[in-house]
Amino acid sequence: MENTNRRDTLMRAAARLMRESGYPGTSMRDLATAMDIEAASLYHYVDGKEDILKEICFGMGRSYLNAMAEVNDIYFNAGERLGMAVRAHIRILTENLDASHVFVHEWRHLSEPSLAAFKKLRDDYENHFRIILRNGEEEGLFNEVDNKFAVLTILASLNWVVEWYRPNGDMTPEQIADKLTQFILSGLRKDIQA
Amino acid sequence: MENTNRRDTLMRAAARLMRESGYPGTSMRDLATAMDIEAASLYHYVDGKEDILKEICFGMGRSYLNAMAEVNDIYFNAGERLGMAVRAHIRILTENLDASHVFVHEWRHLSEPSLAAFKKLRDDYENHFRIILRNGEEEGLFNEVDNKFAVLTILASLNWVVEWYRPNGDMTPEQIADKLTQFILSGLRKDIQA
DNA sequence: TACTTGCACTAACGAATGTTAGTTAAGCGC
DNA sequence: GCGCTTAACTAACATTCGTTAGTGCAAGTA
Repeated sequence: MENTNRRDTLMRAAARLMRESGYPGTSMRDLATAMDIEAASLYHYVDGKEDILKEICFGMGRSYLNAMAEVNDIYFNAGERLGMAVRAHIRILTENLDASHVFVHEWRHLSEPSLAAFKKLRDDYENHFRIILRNGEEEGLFNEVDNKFAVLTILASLNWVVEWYRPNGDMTPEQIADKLTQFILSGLRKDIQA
Repeated sequence: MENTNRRDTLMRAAARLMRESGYPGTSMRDLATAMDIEAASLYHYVDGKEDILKEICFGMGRSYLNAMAEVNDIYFNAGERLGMAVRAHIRILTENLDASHVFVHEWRHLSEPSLAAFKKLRDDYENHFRIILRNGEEEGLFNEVDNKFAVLTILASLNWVVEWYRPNGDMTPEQIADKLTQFILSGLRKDIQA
């Protein structure tokens, strides 16, 4: 663990800085200072500034999509699949908090054609959630809702976790995932019959 | 409406640019170009770049808080108050989409002491939602939930609307507010008895 | 020993940044 | 017509930006 790849350290430092100050607000010299080297030396590891952004955004995108593929492999009913997708999302997000923040907020600074490719990747991911909701309707588990709207709202509550989660806070990622699942499935209103 | 204040036009242009490129990614020359004047001429209207950010963030903050005060003036039960708060939030957000985006995402580029003041303002606003939820529990309308967590999740779904709402899209602000309220109160799970 | 590779350096490039100083021209009340 | 205000201008400032070119040195390999 001590012999971590220096390039990885660079990427993690970049993610942290870009999370704090945004992509345009993070200079190569800031990153160099964090790595304790000169700005020019960064180019030994990366092609340029946007190269870093691309790697973070697409790397995280792949992580989220891979996790979703695993969820789909295990064939449960839609309610369980939704819960598993939420749990996987929150796990990846909390394990890569800085990079996820960049993934959620800084991708818009990508230039074409990366920008279009990234949007497609995001759409793919959202689509998996839509499919789960549709399956849930077909199975009679979920209300018939506007799927597009519902997915946006679900992902909103998931992604917003990057704004407030702190590793040493009073909720574990698992607890967060459970509460979110409960919130998404049941809402606030009291079940009178219960 | 034709004789709009030139300073207001500047603020709207700034909000639009900062929404598109972020605060650090928006230069005074970009803004000047949008206004069709020279960069130096901007200083006739504002003290500096951060002055613009402050005005947008605190201006929107006041709008949201004022609306909440009106909601609290009219004394209904917690369920109705929550619905009204959601409706007011979505109305302000969709009427000031660019500025709301800046309010939600770019405030972190404020420097002290404005930054601390802004956080306090945000906390105040969130607190109003917490109070509504607590009232709802006391009235036996809502489940007993982790209020802090619930408010974060509710505001997540409200604020995320800045990411996807388009004025000419297929949902009106009122429809969005209604669906969000329904989602927050009832969730996805089918009520078997209904 | 000689050659190569990895990882850092110094120096500098042209462009862009936020901002200031001073100026100009038009419009308006007296 | 005179003085003041408004709204723009030109020119420039010091600094920072992303990036490139070329160099040095230590470790590993032939």
